[in-house]
Amino acid sequence: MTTIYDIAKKANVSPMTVSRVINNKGNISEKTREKVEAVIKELNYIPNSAAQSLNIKKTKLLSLIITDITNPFFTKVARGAADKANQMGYQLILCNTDENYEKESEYINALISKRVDGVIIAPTGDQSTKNLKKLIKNRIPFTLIDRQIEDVSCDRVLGDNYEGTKLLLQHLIDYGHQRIAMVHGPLTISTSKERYQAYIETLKINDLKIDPAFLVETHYKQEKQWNGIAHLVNVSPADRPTAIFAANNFIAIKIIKSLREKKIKVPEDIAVVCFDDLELFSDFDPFLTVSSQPAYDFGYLGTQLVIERVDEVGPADYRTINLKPELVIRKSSGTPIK
Amino acid sequence: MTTIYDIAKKANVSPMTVSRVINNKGNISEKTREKVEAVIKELNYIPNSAAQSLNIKKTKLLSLIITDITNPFFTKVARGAADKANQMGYQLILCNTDENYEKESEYINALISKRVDGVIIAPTGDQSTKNLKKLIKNRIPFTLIDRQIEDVSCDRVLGDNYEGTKLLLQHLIDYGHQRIAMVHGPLTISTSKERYQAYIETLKINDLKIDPAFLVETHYKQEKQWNGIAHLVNVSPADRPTAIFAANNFIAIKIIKSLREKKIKVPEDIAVVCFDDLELFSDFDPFLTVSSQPAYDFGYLGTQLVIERVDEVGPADYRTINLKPELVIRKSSGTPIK
DNA sequence: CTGTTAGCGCATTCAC
DNA sequence: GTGAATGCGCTAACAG
Repeated sequence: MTTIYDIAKKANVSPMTVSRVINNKGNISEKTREKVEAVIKELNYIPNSAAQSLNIKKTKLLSLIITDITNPFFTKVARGAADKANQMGYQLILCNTDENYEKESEYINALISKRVDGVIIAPTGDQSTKNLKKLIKNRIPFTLIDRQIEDVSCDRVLGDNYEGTKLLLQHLIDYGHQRIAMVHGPLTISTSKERYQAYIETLKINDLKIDPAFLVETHYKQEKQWNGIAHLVNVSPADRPTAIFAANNFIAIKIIKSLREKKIKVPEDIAVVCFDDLELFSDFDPFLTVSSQPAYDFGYLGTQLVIERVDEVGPADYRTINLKPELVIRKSSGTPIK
Repeated sequence: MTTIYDIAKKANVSPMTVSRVINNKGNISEKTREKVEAVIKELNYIPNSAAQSLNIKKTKLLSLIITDITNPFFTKVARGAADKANQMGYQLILCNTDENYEKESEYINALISKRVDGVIIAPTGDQSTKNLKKLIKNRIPFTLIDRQIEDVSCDRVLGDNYEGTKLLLQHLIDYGHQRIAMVHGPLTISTSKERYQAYIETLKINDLKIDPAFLVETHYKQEKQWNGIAHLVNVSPADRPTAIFAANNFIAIKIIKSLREKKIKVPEDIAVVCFDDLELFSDFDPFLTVSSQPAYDFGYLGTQLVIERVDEVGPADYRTINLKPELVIRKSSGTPIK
């Protein structure tokens, strides 16, 4: 491996001079700069960033911690983060936690060891506070995206789960639905919790009764077999909900599959709506009615905010950016009842 | 930041001893090990991997270079790579090239500077040879995935584009289609080229005439507006193809959108088939007839192969793993004609 | 404008 | 079983 010493020797200068031209620092005569640059090109020299990092204490490494890149929402988040990172000269380490706190902890340790400059994280849940504190202790700035964790000093890019839920439910109610079930994720995740609370609230405001049997909990993961809504539909049609609100797109898919297997038609027999779009899909078959979030921006802005912290150019006070959801009405919510 | 010196001082041992317990190397008495470990835990010490890398010349960093994580095929590839990397104790740097050679080159330079231990790459095209040579010169092992580049010393995980194409076309021909158009990507990309050649061959074998007007070239990227098949459909129905073979899933989506806008029904008016599945989608609406590839395995196996090179446990000869496509017949190819 | 000295945090190679 | 010296490749702080 060639080093600045090799370059220095061949260019008849000191290693320091080489370092200076590499980093464009200090004053160097045009002549020596050209000479050094020629040798660098000739020897295909590329600086060892481990050695650089050891000195300057910056790695130009960022990490994106999400639960699953395979979830279309996070796929877009990742694209946004990767774009901003690239644009700013950073490399992005991808971490999938699978909603698993232990995995998240392992990643956090590895990232601290790597001395990444910053982290963009959608935490696995409320327990993550511990991991975030660890980042703070190690002076690694991070921005929280999508999922809220209270009482942590950091920037945030969050959605509006109340608004998104209300939009969806009000739409169903306006269509005449009175029996609306909800399938939500674990209440240790802020998005689940907020959507859950918004559901309760919206139903109350509309004087609809809240039936505990219509609230089913599942998780935010993909799986082949799922029978979460069995008790919702294995009853006489009159006792079934007329609409189901899925707390995210994965859940919606599971629900629609379940319904199809039981020969229940969407939206004719039961309407289905959900949080987060499946853009690629909706693009060629506008089917699902959703509260769509600007997923790309979560990643892009989240990354921008950390980089500002890394560069210490951000404002003293931590910021929270709120990204608005948009109601997209398509086929799955059917038509007004009666 | 705490270092081995801090640990050493507090534990009353030499820095070297600390290093030894961290790396589980050499002989250490149980007593001192415990003592050191206690201090490490107490001070929340985590080794600086930049310093480690500088010595051992390994970074435990891998990189996945793909064209676009947003393409469902690559999303799965990324998941496979991330899983294997995590499982083996590596971190994964994600790079999106957007089919752009310059971007790819920049990434390659950055990764060499970072001294990543290995790279898993789906190259942008034939020009990428230069970038791959650069990796070789820097002794960074890599495995080529999905896209073939000739005459480069490396492991490969490739699909079978001939087989996948034939499966799809034979299926259409068996259904009675004689006028089959193909929309393919740039012929500088091996997958495009192979699918293109397989198209020509399969048509010939079946004594079907090859109409140049039925061969349209586009690229492998997403876009909002696209009018690539205008000349295919803006003619009298009798002159139109009865089926279209899309060289990948992005293209298929663009085609189906185009057709829908022109009120042409799939598959009633024109059948559409493509390479690569859209699993999430197909899962709840089995619509597209495809040649499905085990995307996850491209990433998983690709990563496994590089790690074997990094660890120098692979066989002397470079390997090529061929992953078989599977024909999945769904609605978009319609029913037998007449 | 350029070179010298020192040290980043750790592991390797020898001693003991 | 443990420690001391040395260097990985580079840059910061100085000197000239």
